[in-house]
Amino acid sequence: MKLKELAKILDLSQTTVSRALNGYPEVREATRKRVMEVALAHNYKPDTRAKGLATGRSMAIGHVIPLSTQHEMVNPVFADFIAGAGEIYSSNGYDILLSVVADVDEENAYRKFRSSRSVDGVIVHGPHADDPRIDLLKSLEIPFVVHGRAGENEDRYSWVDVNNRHSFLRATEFLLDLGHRKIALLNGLESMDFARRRREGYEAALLARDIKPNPISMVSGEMTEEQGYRNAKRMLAESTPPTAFLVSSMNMTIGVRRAIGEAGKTLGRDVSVVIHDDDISYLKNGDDIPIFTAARSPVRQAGRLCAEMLLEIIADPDQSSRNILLESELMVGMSTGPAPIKG
Amino acid sequence: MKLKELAKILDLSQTTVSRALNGYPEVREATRKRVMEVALAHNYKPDTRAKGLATGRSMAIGHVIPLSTQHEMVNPVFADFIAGAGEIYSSNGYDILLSVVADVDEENAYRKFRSSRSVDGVIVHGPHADDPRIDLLKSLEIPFVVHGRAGENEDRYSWVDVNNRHSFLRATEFLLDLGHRKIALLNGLESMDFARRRREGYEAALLARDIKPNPISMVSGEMTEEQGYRNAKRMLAESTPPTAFLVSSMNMTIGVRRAIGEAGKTLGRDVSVVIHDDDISYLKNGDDIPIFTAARSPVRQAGRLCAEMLLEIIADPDQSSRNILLESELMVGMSTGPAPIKG
DNA sequence: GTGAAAGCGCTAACAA
DNA sequence: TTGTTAGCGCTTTCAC
Repeated sequence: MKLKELAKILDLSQTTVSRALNGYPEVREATRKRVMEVALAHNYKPDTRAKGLATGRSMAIGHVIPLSTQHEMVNPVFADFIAGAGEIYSSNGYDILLSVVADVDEENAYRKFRSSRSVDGVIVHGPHADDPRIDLLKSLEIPFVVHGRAGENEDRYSWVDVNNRHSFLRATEFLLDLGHRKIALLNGLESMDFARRRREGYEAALLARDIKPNPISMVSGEMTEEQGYRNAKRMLAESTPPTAFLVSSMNMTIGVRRAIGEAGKTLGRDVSVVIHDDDISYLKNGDDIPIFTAARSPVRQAGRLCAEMLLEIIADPDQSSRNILLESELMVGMSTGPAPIKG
Repeated sequence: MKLKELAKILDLSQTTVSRALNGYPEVREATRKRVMEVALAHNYKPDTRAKGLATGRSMAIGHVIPLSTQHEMVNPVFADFIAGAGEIYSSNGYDILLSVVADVDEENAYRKFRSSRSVDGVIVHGPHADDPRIDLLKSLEIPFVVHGRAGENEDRYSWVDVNNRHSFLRATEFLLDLGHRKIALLNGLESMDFARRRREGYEAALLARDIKPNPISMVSGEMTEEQGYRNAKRMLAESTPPTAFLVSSMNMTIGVRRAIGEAGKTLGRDVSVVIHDDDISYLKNGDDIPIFTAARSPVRQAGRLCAEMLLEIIADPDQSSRNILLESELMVGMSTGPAPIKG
């Protein structure tokens, strides 16, 4: 069913039908009602391409997924972010255009978005310090919002971020309050903005209690199960092993728990693990069972907020940059039963 | 830069430039070379919408992500699948059009794909037995490939699936060979095709050794950490608790490991866990450390194969349905050290 | 309040 | 081998 046919059925011009469907005011209400009904009855949907060509808008938001040639790992928060953003997009008639590219080609993907006019805006994922994509997108004049921040120049662009520094500060304080003195940090790659902020929060909490951060207890790397396992195993084999782990991702935590399990017998006592990851959150319920509550996921919420912000920017590109800093929950998981060590 | 401008610069007609760029044979090589160079120099990329409108193809593949109103969980294999499929798409000039919808609206999403002509084909994720989407897509005449299978009518459509039955049969045999006699199965929802096949494999392996599957040791439900934790905890509290767990997803495994850890002291011995999930694979290296090798992920490979198959179907819609059955690796992870129980 | 016609940027008959 | 011309399905001036 195309507009022309619909117009013929209604014995109206294409123009009037189009106007009726798109909510233009100059259409008589009776006409509009009739048009709407017939359109619905025939399940008429305008051709996206034709509409885009005529309006200059594509009603799609671009997301670039860079596949690292190094480690072949997909950003684990991506699925949840998309779920949140997708809610907002779809209720506003937008689709998501995904471009999967080798990380070295990422800039090219944005250029292509621009020259092929296939998206109305983009979301930038996983920013590094001084991420070059920001200047690129500005020069291409593509509306964009960053999920996270890219270093200290925070006023130059719009972003939505979690307060990683504060979260890790609180998580570290939590463990300190339980009596832990040797707390290991298993962090993501420090080239990523969020990882640096997390470390700063961790260090600040230790320093506030006159504990000097120990490089041996701090690791920055790929957030995989393997890294979690290897590093936790190594740390637990030290002469004075950590009594608690602060871990930056769920994947790593799986490995950490394995290492703790294996070391459990020789260790002769329990070890605390605090996961601090954006993509899940725990809540204690009455049964003292941690519950996986994806609904409360900060990442999904970040996705929603990014999407809302981007659509507003697209509607009014001249507004100044905006930003949102989210506080995330503290997520606590014990490895082998409640294992706080007092004093 | 648009075709018209490019043609003017080159002092050629739009047609010739278009033909040169699209590899039509009737263009003189010298001309083509000249066109290519100038196009590159001006970073010319055709407008996707205009091209689509003229050719009738959108150069995009649709993926629908249903967000369950019930449990708000994103299909965990989705990210990896997209990574694999995306490789194929992008090297063939295709993009991914993502539509995030409430699960009850999923059929509508396909109808919209059709009537708005925004995709050239779709991939169906997470099929149920007798999934209604298959008949819908057939009636809409949208080319599609199913990731997984939808019950027994396997010749009616094209699919790529992992041999879930055989995988779980092997995994169960593996545990039986180690001497385990009480093996718990923590499975996904049985409305999902893959979960049913997995259970069948598990049961077949037990029955082959004259062990009657015990309903108390079998659970089918959401594949979340919470479910893994709850069910493992319950089972471990039984009078004769399982000595091994066969778990259907990574998320659940995290919960299972927690439960085993907590029960460890009272249990007084180790428990084996075998994860069998498509989205990860373990390989033992020299150090006897399981390695997370996303590169070898069956899901990513399935994504590639689905994409290849779909592009071939789009190119030649009249071919009969094809299918691929993948064998997946056996993935073994021990919970608290190597814990096989002999005899 | 409605319609005719031009045009968005491209491709593909048909001509030359 | 190249060019002319007519669409693809929609929106949007401009005229009525």
